[in-house]
Amino acid sequence: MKTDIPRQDIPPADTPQRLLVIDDHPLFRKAILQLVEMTGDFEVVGEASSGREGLELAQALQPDMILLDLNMKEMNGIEVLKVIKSWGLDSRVVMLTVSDAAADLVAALRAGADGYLLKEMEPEDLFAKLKDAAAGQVTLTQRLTRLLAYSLREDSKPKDPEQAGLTEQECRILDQIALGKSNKLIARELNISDGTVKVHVKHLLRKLNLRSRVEAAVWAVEKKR
Amino acid sequence: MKTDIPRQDIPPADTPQRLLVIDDHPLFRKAILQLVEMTGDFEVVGEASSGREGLELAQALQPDMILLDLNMKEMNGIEVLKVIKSWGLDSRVVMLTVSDAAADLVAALRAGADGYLLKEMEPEDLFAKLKDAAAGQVTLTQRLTRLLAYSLREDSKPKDPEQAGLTEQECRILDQIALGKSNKLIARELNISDGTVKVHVKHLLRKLNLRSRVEAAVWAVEKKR
DNA sequence: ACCCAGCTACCTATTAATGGGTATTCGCGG
DNA sequence: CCGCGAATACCCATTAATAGGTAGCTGGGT
Repeated sequence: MKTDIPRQDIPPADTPQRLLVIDDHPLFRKAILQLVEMTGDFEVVGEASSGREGLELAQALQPDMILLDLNMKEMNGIEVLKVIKSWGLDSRVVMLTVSDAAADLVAALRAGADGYLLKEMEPEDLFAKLKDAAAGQVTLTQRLTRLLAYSLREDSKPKDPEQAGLTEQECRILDQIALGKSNKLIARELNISDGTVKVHVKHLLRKLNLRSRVEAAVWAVEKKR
Repeated sequence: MKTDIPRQDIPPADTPQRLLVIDDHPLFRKAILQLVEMTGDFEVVGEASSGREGLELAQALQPDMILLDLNMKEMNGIEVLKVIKSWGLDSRVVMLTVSDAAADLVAALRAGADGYLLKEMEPEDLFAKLKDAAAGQVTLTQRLTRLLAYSLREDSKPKDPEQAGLTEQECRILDQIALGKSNKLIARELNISDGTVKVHVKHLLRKLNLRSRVEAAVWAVEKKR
């Protein structure tokens, strides 16, 4: 995990911030462009309509700041963020999205986002936050901060099976789910009724903070590397 | 993964094997009956002339072995086999068919068939194979075994998305499944209706030879290492 | 002796997922 | 121009899965 402290070494910018906008909605890019270039604080040096294109431009332009849409077809914003951060540029990346899902927020911050703003924000607020980000601060709205705190407190991301307090049987059933099996097949495998399997699945989903057996399967498969 | 060894725990039957014959050809049923009841090894406890009737009898009689014709009107033998296997009976099911198509053989074995024999076999061979099956062995003829090996080499287990002929959209949806998402979430993500997502899921499951989104998720996650 | 956690099984209700079908639109190649 | 595959969006029916409840039974601690 990255342990960077917030960058406060960046002065309030006497030269305009060179900005790259990555979003698959042309209209939104235009709106940002107009909003942001009103004052002399920002200069949009590039626009990309996809993650792939965005990555190319980011590398070519080395902008001071990147506005990145989370929800894009083909390539997820988080993936783009990870790639950019893996390059070690010192572009600041601000996620700009419609999603206020705690999971998305947490994922973005874990991946190294320097800000996470919602498209539904008032333009003035949005612009103010962008300037904060330009000044090197990590920017979140009040509401998102609350969401984040809650999410961290509730422990959003699953822990290890034992760490999560899974019982032996629940572990066995999780293993079976990670093999792609249905409740009926698991029941047969473990010599219990499928009703009982359902109970265990319900319990382990709750313990692991997951919402479906598919999530459980994905998590279990990825966990075991 | 289950590591069952072939059932050899079933003794060569001191009592006759209770047999159910499901085939829509009356003549063939009669032939089987005569062939099989000559010795004391088998007792035909039921005959069915359709899949539906076969299912009823299978449930009612819980026979030791079921001879199942693959090519039947109305209800395909594979379907019948799947239903029977989904019940978790421990009846052994031997497919008995004229089809030596690799696809049928593979489908039958994937669906849990305990044997796959051809009607064109010599009666003595057929009878011998049935006794093998009764003893808990999975029975295939030499030729079918070769066919199977070839078939497995050629396809059977899922290939790469492109290799399997997945379309772009199907690939995107598979990716989403591999993130643990539901059809509704995927629909929102890709800006299509959830009905459409279902169609794509159905198609990609078929193309990849998988039986549920959970299997698809597991496979996709493991594939990408 | 009692309580509690875990496992088992069943109940009801609702939603998600699967599998089949039809149909429309679009672009591509014969 | 026609056919075809892909994508879209519905229809239908059935099964699987989720979510809540009750409840018996067991084995270990207190």
